[in-house]
Amino acid sequence: MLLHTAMKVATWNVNSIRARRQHVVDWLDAARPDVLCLQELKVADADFPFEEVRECGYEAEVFGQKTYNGVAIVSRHPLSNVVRGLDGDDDPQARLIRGDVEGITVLCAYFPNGGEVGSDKFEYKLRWMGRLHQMLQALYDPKVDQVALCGDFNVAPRDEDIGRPSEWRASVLACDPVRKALDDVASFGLIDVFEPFHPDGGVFSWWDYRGRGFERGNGLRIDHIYATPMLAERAIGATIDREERRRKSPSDHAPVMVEFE
DNA sequence: ATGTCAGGCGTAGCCTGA
Repeated sequence: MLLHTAMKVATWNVNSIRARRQHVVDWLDAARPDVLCLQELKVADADFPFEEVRECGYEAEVFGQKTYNGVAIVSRHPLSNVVRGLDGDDDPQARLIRGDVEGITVLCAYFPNGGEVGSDKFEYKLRWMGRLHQMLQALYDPKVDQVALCGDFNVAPRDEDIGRPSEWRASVLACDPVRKALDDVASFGLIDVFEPFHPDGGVFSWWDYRGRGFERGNGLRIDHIYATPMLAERAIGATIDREERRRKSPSDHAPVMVEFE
């Protein structure tokens, strides 16, 4: 598979597409990504704003769920081989959708949050990440395939990805078992595409609504674009649009975007 | 422990999840 043209790939947890429909439309018009992965739609497929997205020049493939979860891939180019869910999965939670676009396999993932360390939700998070790793190994060859894993990973890989590490280091977003689980997923053959462009950190994608996290600089980088080596080598820039977090009624997450040449 | 959001239920305000 060959990548023929420059591509902007973005990911954004919108925390309800109903509440953020205009934000998404405005951002698509302004940022013009080739592909946008969305998480936490919180709507069934039928309630996704297909028409508004089409008017921006995009098509959408949706794996929705009422109230919780829900993911979509929005693209300016045709999507093919679209698959919903983890392979062999009877999990009712809509957390993964994948498809091929312009020679890249894009996986849009909403990793479980994990609740509290040690809880059932935490164990589910670790198991889910293990199943994702198994699926990647079963389906792709990182030496050959150009795969981009994009989404809300609910993991801050390094202390540099946390505004106030002492407040978060023991949490489900940054504790050792979760970082190890992310290392395991990446060991399939995926590279954090964003990190080399911002090696010193201090660049965040999520700020808790509680406690005025954004105003206090208490953010975390938990939304990511990881890629297989051949694709990662083509990256020429990576940004987080924190202005989106400043808007009226924002999502608690800002869009993350990588440009590939 | 929790100063904020969003959705569900159901039509006020509490509950869950993040």
